[in-house]
Amino acid sequence: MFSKACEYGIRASIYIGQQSADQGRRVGLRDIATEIGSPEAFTAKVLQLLVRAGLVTSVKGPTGGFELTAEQLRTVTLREIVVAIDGGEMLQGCALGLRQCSARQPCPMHYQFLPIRDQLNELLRTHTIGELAGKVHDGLGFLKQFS
Amino acid sequence: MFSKACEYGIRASIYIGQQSADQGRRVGLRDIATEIGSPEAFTAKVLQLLVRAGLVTSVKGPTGGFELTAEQLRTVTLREIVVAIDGGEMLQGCALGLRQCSARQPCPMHYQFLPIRDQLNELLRTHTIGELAGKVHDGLGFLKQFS
DNA sequence: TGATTACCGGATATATTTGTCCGGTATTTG
DNA sequence: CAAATACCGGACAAATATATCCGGTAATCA
Ligand code: FES
Ligand code: FES
Repeated sequence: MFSKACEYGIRASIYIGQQSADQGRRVGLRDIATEIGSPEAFTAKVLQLLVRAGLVTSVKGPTGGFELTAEQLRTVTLREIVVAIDGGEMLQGCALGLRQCSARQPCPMHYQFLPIRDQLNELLRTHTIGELAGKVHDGLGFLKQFS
Repeated sequence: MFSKACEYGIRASIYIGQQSADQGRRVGLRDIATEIGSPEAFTAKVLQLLVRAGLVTSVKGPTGGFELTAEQLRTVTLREIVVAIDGGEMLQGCALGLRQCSARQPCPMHYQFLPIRDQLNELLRTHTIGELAGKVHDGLGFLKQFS
């Protein structure tokens, strides 16, 4: 569904958000990678994308790390994360790969596929990182499996 | 959403199905690639997968080519095509990439994501190649854009 | 039977995604 | 200021997806 980069980006953002909301605490790269079960260096690349897009805040030096401001917790949506990493392709593209998804020359799946794609867009648009972080905080959601 | 291989596979199957239903006519690789706008050799690889999976029929030699039998037209679903090419990953996997999508240790998106994934599964499961080929035949769907 | 046709299958090439390494820079602390 | 910390950024490496090439094989037809 999403790329690995995007999966890591979302999980990392939620973890950072949870720690920021919970303790007002910054978290370092090593901590993040451990807690979400992702490769450290690759996760760094993804986070740099999000920082440059203004979706996550980073601070250098001792006591530094990543955090989400109160405003970021409240306003940053899943959609913004996905677009920053994977681009808008999957959120607008044709299911069968036609260059342009449109009712002008629709593929045979177009009218069946559209409502599903729209629901996915809606899902991403209406869920903030802060909201998802809350679920993790309440033990209703996990960012890693232990088994 | 789907891989390129899968997109080509679906479009090719529908085109083959349309020609089989319409004219009882076999179609060659070159014809297929031209009509759906895909790279010829790569499309061949994908079709070989589908033939081996029994979803498409091929005949060698002069007057040979690819076709869909009446039974294949009636029974082969999009889901079978997708599974044969991309595997079941996307149809069962976790949106955030957790190793196992399950209510035991769900990711924070699990309960919102599940109904959408289920609808996608249902869409693929309930549409046959013959049905989609009919739309193309009736000019209600296209497998390539001319612009 | 010989020649032609067209799918088959393996090897190879290219592009993209995923993952790693390492020195640079900004920041804190003593 | 000096040393330690931790993100930044570019180069590099590996894995996978996409795409091509070419000889082999089966089938048709004259
Ligand atoms: S044209 Fe294919 S999904 Fe819209
Ligand atoms: S656990 Fe993530 S979608 Fe089910």
